[in-house]
Amino acid sequence: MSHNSELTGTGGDRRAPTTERRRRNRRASDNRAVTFKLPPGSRTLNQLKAACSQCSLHELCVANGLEIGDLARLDQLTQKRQRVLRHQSLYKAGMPFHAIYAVRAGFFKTEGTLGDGREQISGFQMAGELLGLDGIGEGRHLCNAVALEDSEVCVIPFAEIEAMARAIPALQQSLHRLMSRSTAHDHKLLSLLGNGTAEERVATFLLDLSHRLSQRGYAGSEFVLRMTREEIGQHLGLTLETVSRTLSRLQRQGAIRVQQRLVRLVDMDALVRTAPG
Amino acid sequence: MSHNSELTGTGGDRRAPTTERRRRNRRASDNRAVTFKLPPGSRTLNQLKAACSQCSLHELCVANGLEIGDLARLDQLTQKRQRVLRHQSLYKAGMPFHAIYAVRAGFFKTEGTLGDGREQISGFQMAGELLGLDGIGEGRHLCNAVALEDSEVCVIPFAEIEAMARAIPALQQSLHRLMSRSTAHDHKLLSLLGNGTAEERVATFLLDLSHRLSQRGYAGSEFVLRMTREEIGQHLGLTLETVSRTLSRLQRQGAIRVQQRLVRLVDMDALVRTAPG
DNA sequence: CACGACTCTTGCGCTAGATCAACATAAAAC
DNA sequence: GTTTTATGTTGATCTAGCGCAAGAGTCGTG
Repeated sequence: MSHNSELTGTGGDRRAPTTERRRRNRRASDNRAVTFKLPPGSRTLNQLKAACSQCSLHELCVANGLEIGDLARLDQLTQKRQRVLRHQSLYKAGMPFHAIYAVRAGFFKTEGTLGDGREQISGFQMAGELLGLDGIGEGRHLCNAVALEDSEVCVIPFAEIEAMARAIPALQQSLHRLMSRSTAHDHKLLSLLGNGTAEERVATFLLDLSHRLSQRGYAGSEFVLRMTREEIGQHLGLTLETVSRTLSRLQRQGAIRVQQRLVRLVDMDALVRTAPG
Repeated sequence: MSHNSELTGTGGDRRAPTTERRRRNRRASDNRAVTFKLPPGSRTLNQLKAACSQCSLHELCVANGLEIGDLARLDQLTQKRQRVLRHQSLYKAGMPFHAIYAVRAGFFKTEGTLGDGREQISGFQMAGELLGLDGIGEGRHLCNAVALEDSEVCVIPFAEIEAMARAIPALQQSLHRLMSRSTAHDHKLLSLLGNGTAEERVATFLLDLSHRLSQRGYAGSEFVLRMTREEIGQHLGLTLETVSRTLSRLQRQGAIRVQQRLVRLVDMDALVRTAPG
């Protein structure tokens, strides 16, 4: 079993991408994701019905802690799914905010642009994590959410989940907990960028990924990075060269084993000792 | 009129601190803030009654956008005030989370400690801003909130404001907006720490302070820093020496005028040009 | 299979900021 | 007032990480 979250076995819709599709992926413009319209009775539609109550992620998701009856109500909200192909944007900075998104499968990055070329990746989101919370405040998205691999999200219209949260205290609390945790995570990252050496940043990053993968039932000690060295750098405030050098150094020290995107955490304790906090 | 938010003229409770009190301020332990018990009918008690509906900050606070009737209900929640003297903690990392706090007067920093000596200041909070949101997720506070000057907060029991948010959609939305904005602010800071030079960081910091002070009706072009160079450094991921040098450099460039804690933004445009984004 | 486009690694010199240190200033304590 | 302690400035040196460049994999594509 692999940690791979590729959307295999999700039904007849899956097929080798056409040449034309691939080309569109490549282009920076015209990469807005499309909501799939599905014929009733199709195999995929049936899958859509596998909503929160059936979702294997629901312990990690907004649905966390809800009772059966409430789950059923939430299901009605989260029927809508959206596929986002690799390198496509789920949303972009400036677009009006209507919904938040729960990653069902795949992997995203959320990147903010800094006017000039420089970009900061505020985070990577994997299955069970929320996207789009930063759009609530201004009513429009403030960053781009880009899929790092073919992915699928639940579309959760924000006004509606707010309404439901008013009726279901457990949902309200779950929502607040998720928002707060995301803040806490940001603060840890802030601390890392403010104080940490390259080695500490990379070690912490690997441990964080490992931890989140474990929570989701994947191997925490061996996984494939879904992002490039450059993206890791944009996240950690380092250049891609420094990321590469640091990974090599950690390998030389015997803490990890790297081979391109594949990472094995050999000496977890050494990593933990390297990471601050 | 000065930007100074010192609690002058807030009633009979105000007096020169005794020697003993000062000593207690100094000690790192035993600096937990105390809720003042006030005799009924006292001048200060009357002031307590000036809740959200009367508060000059209510446009900036959780009360933002509420109708008269709802404001009255919110008032009942926010009766409780808490004084926090300079260098005291409103809460500390690890303490159980029960309430969020709205700064009524004064100035706070929220600092996370990194095990070893290193500390990161995730933000500075001024009147009208919220404190404690990061505690929701785990049910305990994750950082220390320390007053940089004698301050006062509204204590807002979180369970109760959640309950009220369920009844009052406008309050719910206001709360969500505030949480989201705080996330957005964190992401901007992240980007700054990840990509910015010392000059960009300091310039952005000054502009941010200026902007927030203006919103509150204070002069945005001349103000007194409530924090030390070291604290600015801990916030921006710089050493205190670099902060000092950078301020001097910005002064030499004619962008600002610094004299200890007093800062005047002379050439706003130059500052904006210096700041990224 | 071979081509081209990414992606990653590694070496080398450079620079922004850290570190160390000395001193200045200001406010608090006595 | 004087002393003490906290805070801020500036200089001199050092270094972690940056920027540039060259080369090696790796993968998608025809």
